[in-house]
Amino acid sequence: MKQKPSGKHYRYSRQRERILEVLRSTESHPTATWLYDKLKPEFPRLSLGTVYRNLAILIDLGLARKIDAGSTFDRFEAKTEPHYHLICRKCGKIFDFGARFFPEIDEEIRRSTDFDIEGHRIDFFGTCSGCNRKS
Amino acid sequence: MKQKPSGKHYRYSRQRERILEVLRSTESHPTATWLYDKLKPEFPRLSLGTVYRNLAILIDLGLARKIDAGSTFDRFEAKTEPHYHLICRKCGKIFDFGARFFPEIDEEIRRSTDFDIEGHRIDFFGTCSGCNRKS
DNA sequence: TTCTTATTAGTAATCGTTCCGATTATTGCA
DNA sequence: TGCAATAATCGGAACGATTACTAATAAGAA
Repeated sequence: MKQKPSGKHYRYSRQRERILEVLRSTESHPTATWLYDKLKPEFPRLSLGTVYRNLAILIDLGLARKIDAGSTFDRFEAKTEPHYHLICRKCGKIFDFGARFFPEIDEEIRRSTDFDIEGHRIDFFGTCSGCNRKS
Repeated sequence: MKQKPSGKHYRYSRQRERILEVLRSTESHPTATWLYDKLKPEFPRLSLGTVYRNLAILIDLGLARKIDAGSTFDRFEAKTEPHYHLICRKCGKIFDFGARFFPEIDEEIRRSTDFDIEGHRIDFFGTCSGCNRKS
């Protein structure tokens, strides 16, 4: 497992390795509880605190990210390439969109503010194809 | 006070009127507690639940919006014109940016997905001028 | 004014997340 | 390979923001 960003060194842990693997294996942008449920059969004594602590470590290592999509709970993803999110207003599902990225809008904003812009995030809102089919 | 969006009708309340006025009078994207503290002297028996309930009503009426900026708590704003947010990574302050808006990116995304896009939100991350001056 | 019912105040409950102390596991070194 | 140091885990308690509930109050229609 790669070590870096904060400079901090972490010991290996089987739980953390598996949390990252499971997070990488899904497109569902899961919650901590979902990961916990998924791994509980494999680690019968797993604790929710362990999941949260390791997600924080993975984020610190630059291997995961926290997503806030207007819910009361946090969701996570292990996809680190730049991409946007499509958020369905009906079912709440989040879909990745990586086909296009607009670095030029940072430049556009820089011109009219003294705010030192490092990057941006875009969320698109609407209805997913699954929900559209139903109605 | 305007009544509409959900079709639901609401009675007048002095607390709600003042919550909206205070929310409109600030650029700070405040929390429910901040509004509560601000109005407590005026309504000594004000309850935090009242603030939350009225914010929900104002959102339903289309007069306010909830912002999620990665914090553990919700922040609110009464500015309804389309605009983006500049979020300072050092102090956490949120600044409005309304000078430019990019409706064309919705169109751009529509071309490559069957997701039915209604709109988008952009948050820019970086360092505000105040924090920059300090370092 | 009177009656109906939405809104409030006050407080308890909920829920996601974080923190803490005791135990277990990893890693550097003899 | 075994030992010591200490990071990570487990389990549960604590925390903090938000929501829910009930009795009292107040808007507003008749």
